[in-house]
Amino acid sequence: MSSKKLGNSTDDDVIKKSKRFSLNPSDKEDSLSTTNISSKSSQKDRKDLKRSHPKSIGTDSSESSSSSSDSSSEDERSSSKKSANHHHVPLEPEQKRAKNEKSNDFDHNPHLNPFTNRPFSPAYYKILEKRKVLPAWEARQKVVELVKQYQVLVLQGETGSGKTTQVPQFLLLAGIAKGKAIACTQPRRVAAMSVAKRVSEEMDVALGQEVGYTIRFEDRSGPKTVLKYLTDGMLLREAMNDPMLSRYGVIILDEAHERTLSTDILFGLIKEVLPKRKDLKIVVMSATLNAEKFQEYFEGAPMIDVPGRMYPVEIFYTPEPEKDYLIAAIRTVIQIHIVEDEGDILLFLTGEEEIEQACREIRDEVKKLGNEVGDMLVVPLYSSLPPAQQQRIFDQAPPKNKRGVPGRKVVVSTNIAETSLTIDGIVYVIDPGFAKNKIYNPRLRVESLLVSPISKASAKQRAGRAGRTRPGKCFRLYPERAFEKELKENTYAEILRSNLNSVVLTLLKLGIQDIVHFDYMDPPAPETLMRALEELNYLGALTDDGKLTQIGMRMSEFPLDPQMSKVLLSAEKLQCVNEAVSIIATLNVPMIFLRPKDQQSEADAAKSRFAHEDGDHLTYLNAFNAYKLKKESPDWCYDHYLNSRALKQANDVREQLLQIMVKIGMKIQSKPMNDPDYYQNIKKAILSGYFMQVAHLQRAGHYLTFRDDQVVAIHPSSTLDHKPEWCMYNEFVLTSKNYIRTVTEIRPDWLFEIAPEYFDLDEIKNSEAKRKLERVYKRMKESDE
DNA sequence: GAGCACTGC
Repeated sequence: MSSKKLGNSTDDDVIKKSKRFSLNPSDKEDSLSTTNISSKSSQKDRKDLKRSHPKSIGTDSSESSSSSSDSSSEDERSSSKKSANHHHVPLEPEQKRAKNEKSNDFDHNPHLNPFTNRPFSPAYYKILEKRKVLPAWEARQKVVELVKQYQVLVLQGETGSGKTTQVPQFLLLAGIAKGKAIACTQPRRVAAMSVAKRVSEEMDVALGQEVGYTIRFEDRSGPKTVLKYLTDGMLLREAMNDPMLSRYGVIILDEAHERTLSTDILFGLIKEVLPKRKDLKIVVMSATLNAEKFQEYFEGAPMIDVPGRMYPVEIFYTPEPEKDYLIAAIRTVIQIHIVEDEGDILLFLTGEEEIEQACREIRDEVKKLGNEVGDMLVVPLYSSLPPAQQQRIFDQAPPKNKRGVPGRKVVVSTNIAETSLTIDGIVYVIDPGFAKNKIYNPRLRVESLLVSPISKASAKQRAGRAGRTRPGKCFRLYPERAFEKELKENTYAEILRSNLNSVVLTLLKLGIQDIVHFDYMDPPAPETLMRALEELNYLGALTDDGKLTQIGMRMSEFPLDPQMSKVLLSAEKLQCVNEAVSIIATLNVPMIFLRPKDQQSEADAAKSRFAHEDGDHLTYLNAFNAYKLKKESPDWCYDHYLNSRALKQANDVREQLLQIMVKIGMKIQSKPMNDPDYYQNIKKAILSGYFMQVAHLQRAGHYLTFRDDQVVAIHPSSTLDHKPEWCMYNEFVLTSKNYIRTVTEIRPDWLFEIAPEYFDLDEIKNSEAKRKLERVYKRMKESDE
């Protein structure tokens, strides 16, 4: 039985070896051989190793068998958790479970599909056999019992447990939702789509009928839908119109350990809803990493543990820290290629540039080795890569070369391969221990990306990528003591690393009054919340005592940053709705202008044909309008160095925004292009959202951001051909320098017209910009008289 | 005169 090979391993169970390997090529013999591996023998590890005993999964699927379950490992599992939380409920031994199987067996009529009242198709039975060998299947009775008994259940189970597809079905067939629907949230669109499709097949129903999904721009669900997969952001949107989540009887928050902004808000919202909706059941599903935290948060929630199904992964560390992880990583790729058996390699790096450089160097190194070694296919992977090139990660490794040495594929990837994309056939993972992470500086109100060490959870996730199809190896390019002592347990939740303007607006719209004392699973810094309240107040979304205004209510309808929503609202009065919505749409998609490295000057020339002298926002508008005029032609885009995928996406966003505007009763109106105020009004509309992002040109020749006094330069990608004295910007980017990106000229007198409270001269400390504004203000008053 | 981890509404 093939499944005998499988170990029930958790992320903790990846076989930990403290065998050191050196990155010095001269002693490769010693370095990568797997002999003399000393396994750690700490208390915890022994426990883990015991738990990871391969257990025959195949026999477990037959209902009566209990012989295969290793009672000592069951004991171990329950005792290891008992100390952490007495609410933990271990899986009962098989025999006990079999007795009460009948009492609430939902599978009582095995030949008739309860949803369609038609006999099941042959395909159904075929899939059913596969479902029965999933680790989650074993837990179905227990899951149903616990959900009946408790309002919240925490379920931990890793990759391969089948929890995402099976648990919702168990609850559905057990009738727990009591006529209401079951929602299962996913952090990613593709997951919601593909899981829904799979489950509809498993249930022998048509996708979009009883089982469906809802993601942005695509709703495949209907009145008959009783099980719906949706993105967490989508459920949050639904909650804004229905804060009691009244259409659902069960809500399953899947991949909760990822702690996205949306799931974190949903946690808090659900915790408030639970006492008011005694009939509502919640299942929080997480990888093992921090499930206990959810248990603590939902006081009294029991936890159930579903084993995953992964092959063991051996972990190797370097004896000493590496000075240059890029060089070390490339050397490790080459060593694996020379020394190790067949099997593809996944190398984690931090960003596009680094990845492209590594790919080049790996190819060069392999070329130098000649046909002593097998051929190598080196493939980069990062999100901004066009889909066709992303597909190359699924190409087969090259065949044996002339000397009969097998080829190998190396994927050099960002974090995208950690969770979002799964590549089968990976046997070796190289983990330098770094990733780019978003951080937020509330004082400067700037989000930026910083290369920083990953967390233990992340390192374990990366290692797991080597054990999907057979036993694998993970090479960590740092010492074991660094893993133990220096890496944080988990990556900080996104809510702790983000600008919270949108979050605060959402919470208020959900009816949560006290933003500061809201029950966050991880409370954000008070300064970040204060900043958000302050900015929303300046935007007119909040009253001085923090209540949502009419403007704020309307702003919350848009799936946009509050500043952008404000632009759209102002555009109505300024009669430039069509233009504003096009600009906002293009700012919400990946860069619409392409700039391939080998054709930079051609690309720049193409871009300059769309340039507007007043600034980048209007350049975007020109490009978008031209795209529409050319009937959205991808060929035309290609010829003009435009990203047709991004423009198509912008068009979709634009349509969605227009729909919302119509829904909230806005008039979709624009002045004709020849109106003297045409461009001025567009710029004023943008400024009404972005007056807090204004920079002033100093006499010394550089720009200072207004109020924050940061020295900034206009980003070289700007199409502005002069340095306007006053400008607004869409983005502050911290890279080699402080740059402001997407910049448009403004007139200083507009500041008083559009945001008099923010530009109250009595409140502003003395500066060159203030003195300028004082003069402008004086002149305005004089001309008024 | 240059660089963008990754999701999501």
